[in-house]
Amino acid sequence: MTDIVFMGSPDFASAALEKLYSMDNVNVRAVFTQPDKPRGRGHKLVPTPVKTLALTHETPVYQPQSLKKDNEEALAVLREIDPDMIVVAAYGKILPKEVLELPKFGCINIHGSLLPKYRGAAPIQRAIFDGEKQTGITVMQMAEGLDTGDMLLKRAVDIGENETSAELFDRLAALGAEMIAEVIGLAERGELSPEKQDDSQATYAAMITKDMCPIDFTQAVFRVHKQICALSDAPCAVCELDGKRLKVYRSEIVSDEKPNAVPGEFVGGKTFDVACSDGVIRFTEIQAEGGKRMDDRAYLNGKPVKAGTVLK
RNA sequence: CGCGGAGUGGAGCAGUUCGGUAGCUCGUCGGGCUCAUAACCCGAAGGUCGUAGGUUCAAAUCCUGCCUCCGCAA
Repeated sequence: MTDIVFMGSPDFASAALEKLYSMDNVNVRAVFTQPDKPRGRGHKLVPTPVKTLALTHETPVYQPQSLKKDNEEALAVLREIDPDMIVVAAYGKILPKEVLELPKFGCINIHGSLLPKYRGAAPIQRAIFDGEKQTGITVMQMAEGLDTGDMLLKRAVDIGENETSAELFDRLAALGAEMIAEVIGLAERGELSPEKQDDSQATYAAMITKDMCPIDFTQAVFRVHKQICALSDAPCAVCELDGKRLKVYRSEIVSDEKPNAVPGEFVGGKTFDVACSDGVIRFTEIQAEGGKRMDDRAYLNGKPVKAGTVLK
């Protein structure tokens, strides 16, 4: 039986936690997650998906502001539990050296990229944004640097032509869950084989910010398309139609020949086709201000866009 | 009490200002045309207008409460 403390916050992490709960040889002793934050309309305090899941399994939940040295309480809790392994997935907080060295098997992280590429906060979105054809999951031994630890298990997946971050997140979360289970098995049998990262090949996946959201139709159609895929579901690529915000969740490239239209011009009819600098993109899932998310045909049935309208 | 938008046949919308016959683009079903179609033509079904009250001869429309959904901001 392996005693585990789990640290994570979003859905990506709860997939792994779910897996841990299903394993007979694992005992989830405690869960650490981000403090509840005011979110949504009306400043409601919302728990993380990981906390919600942990509570249904009646696991003790801890939500410290920081795990740094000044928080002796969290450290005391960990020493008391004395876990064999700490599993970390998208926790969003830095683990101090004392924590990293505490468990017998160390702190194991599930990271959404093929390390050493895309170290950092937003590896999945960045891989799509950059137009990568492949990415994956690396399960690694955590070290003090940012995603610099030794790799324990690495698997690749292909990125679909029109695949969104939300879809890739789901696939990688499931893969990560399988892989962490495998690594726990390896650790129990003493068969871990850590592999050093080649630091010279490292790249960084910076956080996604809202200034990446507006679409620039003067760009290449491929770039626009990958921007839309990368930012979906959140924060979501946006443009402006008749002075109103239009979110774009999904798209396809319908032509890579330079269109006879200015960038941003609506060239569709029953489909939402828009000209870019060197091609035409089709918005296949959109959402207007105050409206629901829907496919382009449904939107155009209710609110046809005049030919020649230019989006920004 | 953070700001704002919206609930109308299966989908998306108009109609609400200034109360008076339920409308549009689709979809569905039936028929026709075509080698063929997310094409075109003809026909049909399908709605207690979110909900509970109020005002009125008359409410989708005006007033009040409630429920639900969504955008922004955090």
